[in-house]
Amino acid sequence: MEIEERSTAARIRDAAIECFGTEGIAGTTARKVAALSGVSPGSVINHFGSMDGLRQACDRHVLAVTRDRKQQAMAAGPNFDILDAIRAAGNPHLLGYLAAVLTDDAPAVAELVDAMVADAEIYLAQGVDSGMLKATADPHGRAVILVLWNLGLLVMHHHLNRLLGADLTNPDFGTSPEIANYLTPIMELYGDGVFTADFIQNARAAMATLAERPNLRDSNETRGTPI
Amino acid sequence: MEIEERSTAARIRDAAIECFGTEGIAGTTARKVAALSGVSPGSVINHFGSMDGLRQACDRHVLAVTRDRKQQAMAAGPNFDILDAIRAAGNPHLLGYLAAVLTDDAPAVAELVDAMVADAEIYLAQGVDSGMLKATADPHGRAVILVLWNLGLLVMHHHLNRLLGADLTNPDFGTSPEIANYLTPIMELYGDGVFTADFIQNARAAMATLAERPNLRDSNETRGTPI
DNA sequence: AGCTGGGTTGAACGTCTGTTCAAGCGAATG
DNA sequence: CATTCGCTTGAACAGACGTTCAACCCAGCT
Repeated sequence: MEIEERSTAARIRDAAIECFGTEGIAGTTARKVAALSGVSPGSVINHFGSMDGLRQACDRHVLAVTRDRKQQAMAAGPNFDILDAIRAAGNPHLLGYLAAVLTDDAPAVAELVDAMVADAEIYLAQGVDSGMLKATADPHGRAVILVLWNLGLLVMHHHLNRLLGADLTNPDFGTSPEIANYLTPIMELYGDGVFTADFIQNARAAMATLAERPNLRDSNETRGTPI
Repeated sequence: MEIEERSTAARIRDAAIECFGTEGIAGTTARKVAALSGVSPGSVINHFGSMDGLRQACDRHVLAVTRDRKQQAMAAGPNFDILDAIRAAGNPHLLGYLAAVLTDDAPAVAELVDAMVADAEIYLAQGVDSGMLKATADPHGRAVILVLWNLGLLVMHHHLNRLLGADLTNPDFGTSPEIANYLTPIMELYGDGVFTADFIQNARAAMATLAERPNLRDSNETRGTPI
């Protein structure tokens, strides 16, 4: 289903994206979306069949917009901000919507995340080639972790904002002064890591031991995931 | 309000934690909790006043359990797994509940996250002292990012499981073989970072320039947050 | 044995939900 | 001007929800 921009359906869809983002998925009702887009509740259902259909249309739209912007960004050279394409799309509510839907496992959301990871793998490989990034033993695993770390921060923007005073859902975040609170520790972690070389060596030895002698798994030295 | 363990109220509360985790916050109804705990819907409300009261009781319980376990873990020495205390509490549904509530900004959840960050700051400082961790210019910022990165992965465990085959909500995750898929890239990132020394130097120079000449903020070399 | 009182129940109430549908509207067409 | 047709409406529906409350049960006290 293709939605003509500037049509009533597009207005309803955009209002739904805003509503899903601000009121949450469950807090969004047909009547709220209707009021926000200036139509009747019946019209909302008439255009999208059901509230679930509306939700899926929103997912598809975010996916399409992201793909669209991503192509432009790709042509302009590697970009390391996975959210930049969405931020650049113009609609200030897309990030809020994404933060709201990223937690449940709707198919279109999974597709979007998978696409982000696939793109990140490409960008990261390019970064390695150009000497910007270190090489890795597990390019896929690294891409997954890096993408999910960043999407995770977006999902918990409430906590990030409270603790660091940085609001990722703010459309002007990229040019706000608060970005330093967020960027400084991240750049440090991305640049140097946290663990010292000594500790890493010990931990790798412990993991090798664990691999060949699994019965040691409950020993104190290997318990727990780091941090 | 203190809930005596093994009481009916405790059974209802535990059923609610399970239900909130599996069905989501909005998908949890008084009747479902009643059925799961083997009481009547009226009794659920009678014990907790309202569904919101039940939700708050769950939050308080998770906070109390975490604090309890954390003290024991603290006495046993520094522990770098922020979820370990919860995992060790025995209730296999606590992590699922946490993953469900971490996105909305309920006061008790904020308190729990703040406590985790405060603990992390202590552990990280101890790690620096013992030579396990590198020093940082911003201990608070680093603690926030590290905690939120990990909680973010928990929140998006669906995606992590699909992409890496590692389920953080599995109580036996710490001893499962799939933990390597998750631990390998994370250990690499924590150990070495991603950026090369060259790139970091350039980026720091760019940030310094940006600090003293803010009108350059939209220049291409400084656009976007990394990754 | 008789009484008391907290715990428990299940039916009932009002509200809000998604969804349906007959009626109405206005622009385009003949 | 008359007709048609697609979009829009708002009233109406059934279902699910949180919550209330009179009745009931039963352990523990007098």
